[in-house]
Amino acid sequence: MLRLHDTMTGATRDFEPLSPPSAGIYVCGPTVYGDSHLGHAKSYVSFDVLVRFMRHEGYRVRYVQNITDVGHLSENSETGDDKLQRQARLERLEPMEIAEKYTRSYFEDMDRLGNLRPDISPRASGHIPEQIELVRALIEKGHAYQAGGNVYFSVRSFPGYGRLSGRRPDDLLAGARVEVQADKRDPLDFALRKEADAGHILKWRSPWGWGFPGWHLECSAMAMRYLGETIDIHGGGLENVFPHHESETAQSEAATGRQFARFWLHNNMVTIDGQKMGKSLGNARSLKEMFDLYEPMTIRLYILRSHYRSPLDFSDEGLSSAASALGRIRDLASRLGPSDPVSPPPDSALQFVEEAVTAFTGRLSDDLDTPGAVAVLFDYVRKCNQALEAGVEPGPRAVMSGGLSLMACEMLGLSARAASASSDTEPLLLGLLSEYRSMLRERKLFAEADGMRDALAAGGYSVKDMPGGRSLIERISRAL
RNA sequence: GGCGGCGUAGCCAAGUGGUAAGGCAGCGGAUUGCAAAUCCGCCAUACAGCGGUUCGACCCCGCUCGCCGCCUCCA
Repeated sequence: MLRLHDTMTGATRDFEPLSPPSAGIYVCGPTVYGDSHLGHAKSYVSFDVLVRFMRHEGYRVRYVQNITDVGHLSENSETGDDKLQRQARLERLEPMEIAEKYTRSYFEDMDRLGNLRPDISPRASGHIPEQIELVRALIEKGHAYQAGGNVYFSVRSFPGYGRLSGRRPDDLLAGARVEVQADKRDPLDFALRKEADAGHILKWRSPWGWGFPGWHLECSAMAMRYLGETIDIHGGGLENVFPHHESETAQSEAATGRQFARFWLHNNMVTIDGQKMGKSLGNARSLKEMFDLYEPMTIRLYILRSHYRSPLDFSDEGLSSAASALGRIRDLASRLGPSDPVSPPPDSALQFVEEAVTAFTGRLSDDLDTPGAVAVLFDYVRKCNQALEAGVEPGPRAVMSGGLSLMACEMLGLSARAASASSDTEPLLLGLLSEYRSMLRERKLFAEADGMRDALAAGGYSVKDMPGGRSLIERISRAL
């Protein structure tokens, strides 16, 4: 039984979808006005493993992750700086070109990290009618009001406001740093849609004039459009609990009268060398930068070695450690060779394969304890190596390989293979070099063989002499 | 000021009311022409500190200290 920590109740509870075996997941996607960074990686890798695991457990998952391509104003901004529009000015492109460019960049990075594509990646700009409809419904029910061209959600009209983030509306005023918009009836009210001024490019026609939707609205509209009024799991970053998710759930439930999300999952933040990573702090590391230093799978494993609800600090030491650990998995994969599905005969010496898988899924069931699961995986790696040392037949070896593939590849999403060849002819050339080295060693021309190994190492290739006289030459991708 | 989280070996990081998974690094050994990989052994009387509950707590409660997040756009 999968158990998940729900922010709304603060408890870790058994997960039960509204209508099993279907399960709907909505995860807040990126605002596409820049390259993705480490924070995106942590968040989306975590939810990717959740989706993979749920599918393995037999759920029919529909994974929806929005693309925010509507440049929301910050709520009370006087400057009218729309993130997309500002970036468009900088790059001398149309705002929609910016959105397209960084949407592609985002998917490219996520693909490299091994994340499965969401089943639906709805664009906010493509769901303006749904958002307008939601605003209209909220006005009708008395939860929203028009003020000129703006429409605000009336926080006091919804008694549940504050439950998700554990805040009381009365407390919010005390420490609030926000300036109060003059046309709000209550300082706590938030915008459902805003009137666009003349300079605003991204705007749409609505019953209240030309404007654009409020920040929280798109998620409500798209989540309900594709997953129904009650969704099973809503995920996102911890920093979005308030005000984004608080407002999102309030406006959704106010509109439908139903529970919006059965489980709220929030992943913790990324720090770099102990410091908060933030765009405003200037220490945000883009994934494209990181991929030059560490291969994507190293970053993926590093992320999975910590829990999604714990903060994750990126450091060179940690990433190097993950690179070594990944190598251990890969070395085993190449020792084991092709795989068969996991089904060792009972009472066989391969009992440990199923035991490992059981322990592994047990860890993931416990609120996605990926560090625990990774620990099980490495226990398994050692056991496989022990078996290999003792000598195993191809059949059992394929079963062990199947176990590795199930845990490491299918569920954790780590691709077992090293970096792909840099050219079509590389494998051929490496094969020839390997034969050549074997021949040199056979003739005891060690100086020549070692010189060859040194030269290859300098060029970024590892040479391992396998039992039986063969040599394995592989390209190493690692830190510069 | 309000709300929340965290503090486990050199580094990273799980975990259970009954005496500490795993990874990396390190050390010793096996194997190897030498390596690499792999295997074996070693590596926290200790889980921030101080009290309390308990037969017994790292895990429950209280306090203290330290770090961090949110309350403003951010995964």
